[in-house]
Amino acid sequence: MPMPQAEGAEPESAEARPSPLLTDPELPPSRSEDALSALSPKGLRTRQRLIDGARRAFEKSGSYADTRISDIVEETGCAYGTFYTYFDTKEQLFYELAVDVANEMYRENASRARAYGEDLVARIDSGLRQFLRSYREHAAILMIIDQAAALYPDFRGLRRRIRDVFVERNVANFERWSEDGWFDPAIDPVVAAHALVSMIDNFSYLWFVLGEPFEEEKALATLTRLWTNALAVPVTETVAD
Amino acid sequence: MPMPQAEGAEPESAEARPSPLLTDPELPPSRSEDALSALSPKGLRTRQRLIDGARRAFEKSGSYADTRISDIVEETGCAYGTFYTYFDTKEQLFYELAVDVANEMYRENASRARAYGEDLVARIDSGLRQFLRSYREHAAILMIIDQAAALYPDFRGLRRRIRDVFVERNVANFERWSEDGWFDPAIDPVVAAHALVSMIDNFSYLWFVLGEPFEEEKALATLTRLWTNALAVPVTETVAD
Amino acid sequence: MPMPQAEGAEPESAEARPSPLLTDPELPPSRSEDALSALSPKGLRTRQRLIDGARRAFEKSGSYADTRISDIVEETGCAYGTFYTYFDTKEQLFYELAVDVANEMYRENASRARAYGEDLVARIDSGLRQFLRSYREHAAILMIIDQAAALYPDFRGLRRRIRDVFVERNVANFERWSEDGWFDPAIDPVVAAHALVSMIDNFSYLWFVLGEPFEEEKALATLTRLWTNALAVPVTETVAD
Amino acid sequence: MPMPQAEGAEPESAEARPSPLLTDPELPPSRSEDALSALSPKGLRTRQRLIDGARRAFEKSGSYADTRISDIVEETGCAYGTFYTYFDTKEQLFYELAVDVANEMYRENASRARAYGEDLVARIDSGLRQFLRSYREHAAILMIIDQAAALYPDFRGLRRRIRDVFVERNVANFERWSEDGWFDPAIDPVVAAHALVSMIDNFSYLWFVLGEPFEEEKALATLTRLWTNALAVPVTETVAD
DNA sequence: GATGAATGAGTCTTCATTCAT
DNA sequence: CATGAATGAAGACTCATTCAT
Repeated sequence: MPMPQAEGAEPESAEARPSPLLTDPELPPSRSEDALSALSPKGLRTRQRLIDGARRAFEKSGSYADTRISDIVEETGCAYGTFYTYFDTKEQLFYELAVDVANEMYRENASRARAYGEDLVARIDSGLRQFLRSYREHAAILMIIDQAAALYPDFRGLRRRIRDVFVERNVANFERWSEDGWFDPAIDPVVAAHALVSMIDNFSYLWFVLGEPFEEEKALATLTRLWTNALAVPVTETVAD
Repeated sequence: MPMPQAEGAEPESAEARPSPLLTDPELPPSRSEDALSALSPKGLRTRQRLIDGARRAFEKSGSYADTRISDIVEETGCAYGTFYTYFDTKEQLFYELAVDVANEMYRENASRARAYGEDLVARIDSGLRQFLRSYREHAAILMIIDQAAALYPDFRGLRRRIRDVFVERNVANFERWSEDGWFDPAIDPVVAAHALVSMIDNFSYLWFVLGEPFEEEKALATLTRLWTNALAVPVTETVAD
Repeated sequence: MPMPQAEGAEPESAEARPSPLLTDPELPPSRSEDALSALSPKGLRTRQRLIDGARRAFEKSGSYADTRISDIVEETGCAYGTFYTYFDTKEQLFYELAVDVANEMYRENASRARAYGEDLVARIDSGLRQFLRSYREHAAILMIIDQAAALYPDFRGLRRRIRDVFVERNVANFERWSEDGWFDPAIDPVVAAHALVSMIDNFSYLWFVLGEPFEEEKALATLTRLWTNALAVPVTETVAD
Repeated sequence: MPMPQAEGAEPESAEARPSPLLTDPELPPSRSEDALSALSPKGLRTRQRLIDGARRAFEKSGSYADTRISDIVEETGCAYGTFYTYFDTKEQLFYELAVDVANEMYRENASRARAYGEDLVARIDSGLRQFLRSYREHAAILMIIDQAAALYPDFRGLRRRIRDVFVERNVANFERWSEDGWFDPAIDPVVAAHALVSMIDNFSYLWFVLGEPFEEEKALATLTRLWTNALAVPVTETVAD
């Protein structure tokens, strides 16, 4: 599952360049760009309606296996056969949907302009806040991506790559800090990035999927504190990017 | 998924008293003790063979949904109908299996003799080591418990209760430290316990299920450091229980 | 089971108005007209082929319980899944088949042109003849309707309603005769109608299903005589409708 | 289904001689007398307990097919295997039960002493009353015998033989009356006996199984009247056996 | 004799996918 | 392109009957 970055140093806007997730050459069942551009505008629209209908259908049922093609076409309002005009299998459709969701989370967590002058703690706090908001929004689909990851090896790659977007940002930051001598030398930046992403990711799962009740502000404050403590971030310091 | 405790002050051995997981009266689909004791010794043995066979079958297929009753009975070496002599559904059998696994992890992480005089960091380190060992051992089934939790709301309760065993130990420790004034007052003990359990739990998932490669000692050292940093544990101090 | 009427004064032809059996709003498991009209012509054709195939399959096996879905689709010449495109259960299909048969018998026994000027005895005789012919024709299915009625309370209502079509005609006649003073006052018209319908119905069962051998003309003559005697019909009288 | 006799001239008590139903050499799956007498007293008792338990189980479920061996042994309070110590198949057990019920009805309708001096109408009335009482008592099992008759040809023979007991008594009476010149020569005694038995049999079915509501005294009076009218019994006459 | 665990053939039912119109 | 009827492989579940103890 996707993950927060302590600092989202993203000079280019996410919209400006094609998302790395969708176009990754490793992703196997996704339609090639060629095949997509061969579709008429109407065809493209129908295709998108199917993806949107599928998202609603998956969210309703809460289960990859229990969402039938018939649920999807019913939700979309098109005929049974239309599904197979645009997708070869349920897996393929879900893959595209998952990539869409991954990109949405990516954008939600990356594209906002940072207020310069914020101190590191404030940024970490705002990054966590955004990630949790994002997770809550997409919890239903994220859960299903996890199901699919368990079911199909293909989805495990996607699952890891979704995480990695968030992990890598943190790794980049940690390494920069490391070079600057701010970073606890007993901590490996890559392991730490993974572990902290795990913390927030799984905490969100607990909160938004399993339904463990938490008080929002108390949870946020504690998570921020754990994160900054863990990294031994110099709390009083203000950083300019 | 289950989780490490920073300090497992368990005066009674876990073996001495029945695990609280199995006997929780809230667990819904589990056979009542009465129904179990109505079975003959041979019946009990066959029943256990089915649970064991199911575990192997689930581990082989790696998927809750894709493990068929026929796989289970084949692995067990009994007839199709025998399954239905002891269980009504795959869910019911799996529930018992999950409870078994939870109890095993509980014991593995509770029963080890503590070296008195160890300092806190050493204990946290050893707790994490044990948990990761335990997780690796049971990774295949833990993954499937997660799938089942995603699929069936009934299993979400079990999933949370498995975690809670580990969470509660940490909460108890944190609150004790808190009273003793060692604990960062900006950290809520319950949220922190959940968050740190999430960190290790999900990191284990990443490592042992998704297969992200980590170097063992580097990972362990970093996790311990993150954990102790996060809680602002007074590193140099040595604690006598 | 359906039954003869001593006198079927039916001014409108049975074909002119829809049979009351099919459209009875009380009939529970029957497809609503809406659902039917939602089907394409091809769909309706397949649906009817299934009903017809089911009739042959039921007639062959002679047993409701022993006629498998697979027998029905084999007889119909379609795939297993096609059955479930149109019906949820064997009961639902059978219900429609039973209603069809009931309507056929209704028509066979209602639509024949009455010879005006025939005397009452001749009419009773011709009514019985027609009913027995009809019963013999449908004996196999009628037997299975009885089985289904024994098996499922839902079918008992249908069973009674099929009878009632015949019973009610007789009740109407009996009450008219009663008003005219021709009728034995010791006889209750409703009980009598039911009893005489029972006589012919069950006699037909004995003859055509259980295979008790009877000589046709002797049986007919006796049944007519029993019927007219029972009601103390004034034999010599001629009635004009 | 069994049937009333207008007059039960049975000089010997039914208990005095073995019932003709049980010992009929045509009945195929019934245990031979030898096999029965080879059983110990305890064995015989267990066997009878199974038959009684089966009767309760069949009456509860109301269906031959839906009454499982497990229901029968549960109702009986014995082990699964015990059933097969005494019976080869469910069919065989039910056959014995059916024969038992048939004999009970036979006795209930035959063994009562007739009040001499009663007139014919009073006797017919009392015969019908007794039959309806009897049918009501055994309605549940009679219905299931019908189901079995539809399912297994073996049971059709039994079904007809049960009827025949009642039919034959009537035939005997009718022929006697015929010889005495009291009988309508247009009526065939055999057909008439079958038809009237059908009338009462099926009327009982309608009343007690399908649940058509009738007022007891009105129904009785009408049935008696139909029966006597049908045969043109000389109402005022008093007969001495 | 009694017991009840074990057996597995027989059916029902679902649903992803194909294909004729 | 769109349609939706047809397909049939896959899997769950039942229950009469057998058999070792």
